[in-house]
Amino acid sequence: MVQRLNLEEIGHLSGVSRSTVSRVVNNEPNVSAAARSRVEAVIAQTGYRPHAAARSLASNRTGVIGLVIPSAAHTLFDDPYFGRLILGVTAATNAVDRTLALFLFEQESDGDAVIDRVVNSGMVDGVIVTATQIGDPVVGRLHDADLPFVVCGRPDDERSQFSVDADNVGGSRAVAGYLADLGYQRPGLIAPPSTTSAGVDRRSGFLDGLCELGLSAESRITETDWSEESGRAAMASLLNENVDSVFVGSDRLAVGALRAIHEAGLSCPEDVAVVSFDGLLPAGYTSPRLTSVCQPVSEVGERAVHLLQAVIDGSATTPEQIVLPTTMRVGESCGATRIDAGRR
Amino acid sequence: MVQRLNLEEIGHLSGVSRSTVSRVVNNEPNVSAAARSRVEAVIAQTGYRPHAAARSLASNRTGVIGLVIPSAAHTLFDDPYFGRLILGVTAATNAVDRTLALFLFEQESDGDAVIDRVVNSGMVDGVIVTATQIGDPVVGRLHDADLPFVVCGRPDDERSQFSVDADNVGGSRAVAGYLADLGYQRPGLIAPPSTTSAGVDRRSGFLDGLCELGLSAESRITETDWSEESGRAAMASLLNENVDSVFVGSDRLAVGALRAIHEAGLSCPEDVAVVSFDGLLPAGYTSPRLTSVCQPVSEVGERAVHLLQAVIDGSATTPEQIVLPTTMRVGESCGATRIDAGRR
DNA sequence: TTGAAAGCGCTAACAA
DNA sequence: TTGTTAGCGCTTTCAA
Repeated sequence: MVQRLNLEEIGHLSGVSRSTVSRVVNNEPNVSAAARSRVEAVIAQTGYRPHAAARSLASNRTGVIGLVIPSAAHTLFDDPYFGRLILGVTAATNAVDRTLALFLFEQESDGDAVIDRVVNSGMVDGVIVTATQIGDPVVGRLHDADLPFVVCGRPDDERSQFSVDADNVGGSRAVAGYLADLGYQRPGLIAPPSTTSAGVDRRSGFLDGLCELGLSAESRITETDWSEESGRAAMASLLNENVDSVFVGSDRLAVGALRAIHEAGLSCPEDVAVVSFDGLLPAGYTSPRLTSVCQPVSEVGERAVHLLQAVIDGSATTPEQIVLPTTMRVGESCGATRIDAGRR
Repeated sequence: MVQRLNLEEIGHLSGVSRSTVSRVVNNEPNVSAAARSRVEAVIAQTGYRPHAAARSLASNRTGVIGLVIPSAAHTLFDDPYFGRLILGVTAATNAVDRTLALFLFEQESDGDAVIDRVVNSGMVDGVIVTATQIGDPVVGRLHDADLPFVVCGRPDDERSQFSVDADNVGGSRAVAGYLADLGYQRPGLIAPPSTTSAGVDRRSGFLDGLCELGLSAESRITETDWSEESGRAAMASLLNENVDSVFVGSDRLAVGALRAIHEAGLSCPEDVAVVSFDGLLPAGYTSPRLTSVCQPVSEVGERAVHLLQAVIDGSATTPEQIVLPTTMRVGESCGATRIDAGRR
């Protein structure tokens, strides 16, 4: 290894004390321009970098942000959601020169050990946790540990938790209006699990929207898990209910739903219109292309990092819920040739 | 926060010195059974955890393993490969109670800053780097930094680098034999980028295999990037060359290739047989289901962690290339009803 | 088998 | 504006 230098030695090389070098490194004021530039020159020459462990031992800050994804590892990369989230989070951590520690686990038991490591070793300054399950015990443990954290999703307790989420309710409500405008009379709903806040919000947003318009989905509601196969099965059963349109609560579910329509010898949108939630599939991935409520997943990740950073350095003190707007992207699956696709 | 205790205090509570507690925590011998059990009891009661930063400052080990994925962030989660790799790596790091730091970047410029952080801050004990591009400068920088690292993929320099990879050559050679056995005469090849070791190996394995059998792909070779759209375009052009079968160098490319066959009004496998490489798509994802060379991606990740750990603690000293066998999984896309699908 | 003590590289008072 | 100094919590000699 190239010889590690330390503050003392940099100080020596630039004719100042260790403290002054520390001040320069940390961009503190109260350093003369002359000293600063000499030190900076030496640092540039030597490629000096502060030792992370020493720094965090002394300052009690690590520069590391944790991303905790519980109980989702298996489904993790079948659904594009988590990948995008990670992308957003890494973009933001890179931008602020922080390091990302990734904590994934499937088993509840693994989770305990991992959370132990996260919480009690002082390894991270704070964590972002994806709360897929309502009432996830992991969130509770973070809360008890008094470690700064931000929830991605709708928080269980709005009075005590910081969070960033897409507007699942609003985006789904918009779908109701949209289908109504297109003249559909027998809308159906394929709803993601009501054990998740996204599932609950997408369902309630859509149903409330229908209700406000004097419509309803009545018996045309099926709840599923997140898999494509579930989407297929759900659509197959809805077809028996004579739906003319269906709001499908996620892209993956919609891929399955389209398949079911196909397999029934029907076609989309002629026989059944489909609108999905997510908007994460590559264009042209399905045929017909999906009309979707697009959620800004990587932006959720970025905002979560910034919010967490604010919590860590104390500039955010009162719990805050950030809800990011969704966009409607119109494909052919809904039976509209064209419509204003602006932000809702 | 629940009051952080330190070694001294644990020692006090159990009536021994800080040193003895340290020995217990680190599972060192030379501690009397009595002392050990008293200390362990106190630790269990208090939920004591060593402070990570202090520990690494003193011992020069961090317990953190880095996973570096360069220049791939944009494509990252469109291709299931990286997700699976991350899954394997996290499973293994969890199992050995290590923490994973994830370094993703797109821009070469970002990369420099990130690698700087990885290399010079003493934040990680070692890193796993996915070497997609042959001659990636990131690998060079790791090498120069004298930081323990393991390459996922075929290393540029076998004499100096540890690596774990799937048997791209062997798996692809097997495809040649397989197609020949099924009686195909005009095989084509859709080859991933020859700027990547996987691209090079899959191409050469397949072509060598054909050659050994007295066959060739002649002008029926198209090189692509990794996108579905490229696969579609490549297949469209190969159809003009009157191929009767095509080895497609990745699942995603194959999805595009199947679409091209469809769009040309032809069918698979009747008009053109397809065999792909990867085997990462969910069953039933394509129709017909793909016959694929399956690579054990998450196992690659796990092995990489174990190998890296060996490098870090000095038990692995001479560079070692681990090549994991692939498996052939037979679907309908190759025109075989059934064949022995055992390990090659 | 145990304890005392030095020191890892840094930050953060405090004094100058 | 600068330097001095005292730790941060741990590991690791060394001596007992």
